[in-house]
Amino acid sequence: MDKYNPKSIEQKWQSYWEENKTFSTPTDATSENKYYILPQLPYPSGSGLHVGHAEVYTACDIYARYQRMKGKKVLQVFGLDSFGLPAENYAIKTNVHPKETIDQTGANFVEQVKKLGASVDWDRFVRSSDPEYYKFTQWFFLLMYERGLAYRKTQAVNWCDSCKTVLANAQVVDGHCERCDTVVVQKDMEQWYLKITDYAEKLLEGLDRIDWPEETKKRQKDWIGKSMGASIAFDVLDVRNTKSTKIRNSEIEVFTTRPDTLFGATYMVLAPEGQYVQELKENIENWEDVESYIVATSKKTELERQTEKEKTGVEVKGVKAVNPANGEEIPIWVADYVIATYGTGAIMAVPAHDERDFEFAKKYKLPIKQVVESIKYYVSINKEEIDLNGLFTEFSSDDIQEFTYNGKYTLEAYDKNLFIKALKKYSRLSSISILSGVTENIENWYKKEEEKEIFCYPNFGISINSEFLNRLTTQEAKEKMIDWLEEHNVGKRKIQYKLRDWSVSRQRFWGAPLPMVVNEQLSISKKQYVFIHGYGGDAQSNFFPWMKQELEAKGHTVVLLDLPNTDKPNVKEQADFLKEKISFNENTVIVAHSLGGPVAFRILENLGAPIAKLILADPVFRPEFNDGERSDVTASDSFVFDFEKIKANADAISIISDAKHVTIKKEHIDELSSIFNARHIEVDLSERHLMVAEIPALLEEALMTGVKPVPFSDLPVLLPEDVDFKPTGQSPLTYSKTFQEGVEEKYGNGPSSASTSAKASADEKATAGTWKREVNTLDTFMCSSWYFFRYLDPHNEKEFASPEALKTWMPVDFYLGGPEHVNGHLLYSRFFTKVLFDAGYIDFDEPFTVHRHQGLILGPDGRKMSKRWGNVINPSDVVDVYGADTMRMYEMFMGPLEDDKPWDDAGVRGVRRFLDRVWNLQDVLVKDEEIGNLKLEIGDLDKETHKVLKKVGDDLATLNFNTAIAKLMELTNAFYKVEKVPITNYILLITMLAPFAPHMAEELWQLLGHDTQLAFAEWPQYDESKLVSDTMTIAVQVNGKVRATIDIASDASEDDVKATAMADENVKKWMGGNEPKKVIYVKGKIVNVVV
RNA sequence: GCCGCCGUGGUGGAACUGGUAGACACGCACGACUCAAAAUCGUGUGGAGAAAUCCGUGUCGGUUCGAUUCCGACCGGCGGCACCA
Repeated sequence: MDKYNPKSIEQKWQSYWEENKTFSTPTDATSENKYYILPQLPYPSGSGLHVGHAEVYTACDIYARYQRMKGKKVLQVFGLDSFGLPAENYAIKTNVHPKETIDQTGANFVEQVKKLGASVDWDRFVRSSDPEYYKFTQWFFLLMYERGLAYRKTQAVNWCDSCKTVLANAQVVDGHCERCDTVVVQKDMEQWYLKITDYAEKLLEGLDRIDWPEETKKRQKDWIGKSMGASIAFDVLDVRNTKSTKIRNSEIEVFTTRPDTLFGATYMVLAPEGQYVQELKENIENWEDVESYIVATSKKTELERQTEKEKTGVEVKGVKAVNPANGEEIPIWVADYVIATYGTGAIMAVPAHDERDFEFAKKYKLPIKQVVESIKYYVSINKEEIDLNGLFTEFSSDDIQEFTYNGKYTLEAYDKNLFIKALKKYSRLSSISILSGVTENIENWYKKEEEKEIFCYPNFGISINSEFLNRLTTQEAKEKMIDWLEEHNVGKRKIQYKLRDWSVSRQRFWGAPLPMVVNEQLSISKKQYVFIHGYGGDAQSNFFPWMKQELEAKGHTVVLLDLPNTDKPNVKEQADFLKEKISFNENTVIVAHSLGGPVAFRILENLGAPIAKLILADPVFRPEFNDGERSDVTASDSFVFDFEKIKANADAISIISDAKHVTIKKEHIDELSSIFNARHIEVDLSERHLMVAEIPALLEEALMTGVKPVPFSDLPVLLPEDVDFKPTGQSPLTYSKTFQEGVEEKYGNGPSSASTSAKASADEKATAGTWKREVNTLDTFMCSSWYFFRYLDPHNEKEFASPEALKTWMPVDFYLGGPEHVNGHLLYSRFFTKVLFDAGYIDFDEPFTVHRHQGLILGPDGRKMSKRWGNVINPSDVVDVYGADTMRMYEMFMGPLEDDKPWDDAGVRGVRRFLDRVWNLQDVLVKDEEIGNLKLEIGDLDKETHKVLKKVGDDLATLNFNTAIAKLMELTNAFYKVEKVPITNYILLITMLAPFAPHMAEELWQLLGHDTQLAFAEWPQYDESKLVSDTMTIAVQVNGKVRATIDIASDASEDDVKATAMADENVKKWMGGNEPKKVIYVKGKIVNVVV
């Protein structure tokens, strides 16, 4: 027998696997027998694979190999997240093109993964920086855009001045850039966003249906940050003169989770950067003070605002707010403890019941009014079950009080320990549940009560000084107040989320180009908005007056006319009417509602030049239609349109179908009649979304002009080669000479320079009116949000993946990745999946059924591995010295997969020693027929083998690799205790070893004469009959302390066991001649004698 | 500050739904082999004690025949969020 030589064995099998494509994905997989194992997508860093990567690929591979042996059709693939900053930063330093860098580091990465013996289907390898891949990253962006989930907006963004790029909230760590640690500043910039906030509720709800670590789910929940409460409108008064007057159209809306405390709202605070301060500017007496405060605040970095604890603010003089509950006039302040981006950027301050408000009120001597009284502990109980004699003499009535609440006899106390003491002493009930940490769940309280337990309900409040809310619990008061607000039209129930929209544009080179063309001139120029109302409507109906006001406030012109014959509409007549009155030009945006849709189409059918945009709001496209109240109204028109002309005459066409969602379907506009079945959208007719006055999504859509998507047929928008990487804050693509070539011919000329607004600079004028490619690139998180779909069908040029592949393989059965991605990648992937689901591409809406995190592997010194500490372990070095099988097994043996654990070189040697021992057992193998008089020992070995087989199988299924390996070591040790080892047992050992140490196991398998692949051998079934033994060992306790163990027949009766136990000398001794009071027997485990 | 997780030998870690705490491995000690060392193999190894035995799962208390496991308070470590109204 040769010595165990991992190097040659591993090389041999790795080439064999590669040449024979051993692990190519089975073609006979079905949605029932498939198993999709997904290791996280790595960025191929220049320093190569680190031990953490190795942990992920090894764990996934072990699991994949195990599932294969269990008969599953396994999909295990590898790819690279190859777009991103490091390669670009390296390019800036060395002028090596990122593509070259990635080719090299990526190849190195793949090489290293192969050396670990990963059983991956390499034909499905993908890189996110390849055009074939990012074509679909761009497609996903277009999908988002089509569905009204992508928009462009100028707002303050997180800016890293070192990376010269915008960062998503998830990329900001402690106010610093995640990558380079520079302090993040806020900067106003025009950026593209994805409306992930629209999916807040769905993202929250789906968490209940997936098997993920609880804390991960919780972190996502917290990040989404759902709060339920109310929005409340406060009137604003101008009090500069002695007679206060209500400022017209000026209400301040606040969000609160505690509407029950409205009576305690004694002042109001506005965020310095919020909208309200600017709106009130005219009425503010001390504008100079206020303004200087605003300026001072804006100069602070995010970090400063976080660290400064002391609250500051300035009173806004000349205006007062009116508390709608009691009509009190309360002062208005500006303070930076209120943030502009959450809620409405304004709060009602209730200093008595909010710590921050309290602190602020104390500092500025503002009134504090208590409106909630805290009741510490309540118990509601049947009076008969408690013997009250003595209760009120032993405890003072200040400590414990009795009263009737909701018809129940109730005790109330402010001190919990005292309360429990009293309950115990005077209660006749044996069990007392004290529920803690639960607040305001009064239903629960009642429920428990019915179960006749004494139930203690801690810590809830009762409203006081609040008129109609008095004596109500907080929960009840909240409800009642919301009802009251809605009744009086001053507020309504509202759900607020912390989650913000995801900014996806980056001013960097090495990413997928954003597949849009933009016309900056058109986007900033003032527009002429033409509103077209529907059947039976007029200029005052629906959302029109509101939207007119909003648009005019922004300096646009709005044309809003009453159409002729609105009760007996003739589409052509109305279209001609409008064409005669209005000059439609490249700055026109048409917003058409209902039957206005066909009217707009008739207008567009013959125009000389295209308009900027057409927005169809819940359009109707058939002669006879039903609006829910009046039926079978006939609009006289053929409803046959020249769609080609219409499309040519509008640079963008959007359809908004309900109050929230905009669908942009210029490409598919001719499907309109079938899509909508020519009726109003099938919303619940009691809730006609588009009839409401305010539709923020519609306004947003109307304001977004000068952008249009690159059609799918033109994808991919290729990243140009001729760029300068120098970070200037401008996108590097700006400097490419080739990037904009042919764009104008393809996507058209915009408005002529005649319509150029006065604001445009000379530079802008020079390029005014042209459509250009968007020069920003997409956040790399967009690439990694869908890669698990691409693996299913990586060479498909038409679709991101075929429906058949999706149906067969998704969702992912097991996903392993780091906890650092919880509120980034993992959330985004779920978002993408849900959008695909809503768009009808897939029939599931959660991508990863089971998800786990690997723990961090620390350096031998217990610190995080880092060049700085010089404690970095390179997995390739370990593989070179000890072999991949040792590396794999050691990493799995270190501890639980999800725990952080330090590296230990001696531990690696221990694992190698184990493998050597397994290998060396070849010398003592004996064929079954030669066992002879070794029988007895072999019998025990056989039992041991099957016990281990069961345990290892269980552990593999539950990912407890460390204990599985421990068992394999135990079995090997057992083999060393006997003279000869039967081949059958040895084969079972190496079969169990196959997922962990595949090279060695495969080699031994072959050496033992097999001509099949162990990798595809069936996972052996343990022999149930060998698990039972004739005798069992029972521990015997006397008064809870182990005094003896007895061996007894496994089928002994309880009485036999007890008798034998008590007959034991030592047990007798400890019983001291006393009669047992009680003898407890737990079957097969323990006897406890109580004396 | 709020929320979550965790605390077991010299070390990494075992212990199923409360049932013989410390599996397995490292380290250490002793022994075998060797001229010697390494490697390998064997024995021992939670602490105290000569032993019987006692004490031991962060600390204190509780529930239980019995607690690493359940409950309460506290201490310590790690992670998340951070003026989110």
